[in-house]
Amino acid sequence: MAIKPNRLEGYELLHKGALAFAKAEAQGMRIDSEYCERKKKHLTRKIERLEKKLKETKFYRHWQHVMKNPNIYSNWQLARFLYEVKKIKPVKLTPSGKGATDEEALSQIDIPEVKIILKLRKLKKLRDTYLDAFAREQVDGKIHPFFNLHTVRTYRSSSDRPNFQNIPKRDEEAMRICRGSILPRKGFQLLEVDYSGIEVRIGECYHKDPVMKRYIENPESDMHGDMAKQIFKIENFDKSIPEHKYLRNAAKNSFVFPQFYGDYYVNCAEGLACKWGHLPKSKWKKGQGVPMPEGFLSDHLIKVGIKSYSEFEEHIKEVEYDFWYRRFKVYQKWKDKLWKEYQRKGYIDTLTGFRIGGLMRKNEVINSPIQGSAFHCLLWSFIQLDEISEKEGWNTKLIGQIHDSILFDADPKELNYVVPIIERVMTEDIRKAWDWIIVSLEVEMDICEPDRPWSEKKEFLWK
DNA sequence: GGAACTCGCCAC
DNA sequence: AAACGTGGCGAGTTCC
Repeated sequence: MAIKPNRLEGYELLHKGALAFAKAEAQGMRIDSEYCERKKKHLTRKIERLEKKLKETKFYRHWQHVMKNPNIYSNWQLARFLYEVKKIKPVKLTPSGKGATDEEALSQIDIPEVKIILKLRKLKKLRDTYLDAFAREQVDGKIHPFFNLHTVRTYRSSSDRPNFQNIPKRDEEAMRICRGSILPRKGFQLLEVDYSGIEVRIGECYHKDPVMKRYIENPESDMHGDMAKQIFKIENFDKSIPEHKYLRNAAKNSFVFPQFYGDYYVNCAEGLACKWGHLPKSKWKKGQGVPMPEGFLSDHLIKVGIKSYSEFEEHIKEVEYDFWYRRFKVYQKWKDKLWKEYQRKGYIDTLTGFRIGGLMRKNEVINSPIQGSAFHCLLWSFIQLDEISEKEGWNTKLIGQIHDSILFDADPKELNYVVPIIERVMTEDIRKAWDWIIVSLEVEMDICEPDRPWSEKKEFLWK
């Protein structure tokens, strides 16, 4: 049967969504203002110490000598100084063709002062982008981040003033500093509920690839493990071995996800070998790269017949071909079909009732419906839970959302009651409302102790 | 003196 | 043939 999205439904989803988000915005989230100020002062002291240290160096005196208004935070000056004055060869260029000064480029320059600049950037980012914004935006000890539904081409959401959707998480130190300032109401606790792998699952509703369906539904299967096995040619792959687990992560982050976003083997090979494998872009010698259960990555790859970077890149080219034309060939056919359809009609329709038009590249065409509809699952659940909480008079409130997760300011006394409802709405009710969802849905929960900040969230095993 | 731009970097 | 999707925001620079 042909897909017949109901665009009135899409229209209503945004209307109801805007109202539910407005209520969360009004509710707001508590900020530990004293903590913010303390951390800001602490960061400022650290920044001043490092600036002083930098300014006492020969490196800086040279910089001062050649620049009119020397400013260590000017990337324009930094690029001129490193790449023109000191004649260092830039390892990478910006989109406009100038020598890049991002972390990846600078970390390859072996000058201690450059390391100080990188450290300073990180500290300033935390202070000026996050803590300052929280302090600036807070009203009576609460911030009220906005959640927008009208700004994103794919009909996802965005957030601003302050942006609640990009608060540090992966860097442990940055996470603790920034998320440490976000609190529940007094006596309450923060509860975060995430859809697991929602984009992959909603992707399945579009392309209906049977191999992908098995990966989604069979808990024994492991796509990232299978790809690690193939990419690094590991016969007896076992993700309980730490070195194998590391390479599985490499496969996931430098091959599988980028491939789904439309990247290609040249970039993937570089990420896998250099960034994750710590191998050089040349012929490999014994004892190079990250450790393996026996020896090092280069030892292993040489043994299985990949003796240099160029041979590895060629291998990844074959893995990519296999990935799309054998493993996920139905997915590949869908991509081609959608691209042709867009070229013919000038727009695409999504399963949640939206028409996306305008000039798009192939990767945008393929990503838009999946990204948008995956978010709409979250939006639908957000609306339902807001309605139920209102009708039943919950003290537990919805206070924010990050594309595939909802943040609750939860009443400890209500947890036993609301948690099963949250799970039911997000995984069962939604499938009754939208029968085009042909895969199972799952949620994961994290929770903080009462009165504890967001930085302390722990896995919540409620069942 | 503000708008618009580039660059870098945080999230999903 | 070409080659990573979606945002917000701060700082510096350039344009008008």
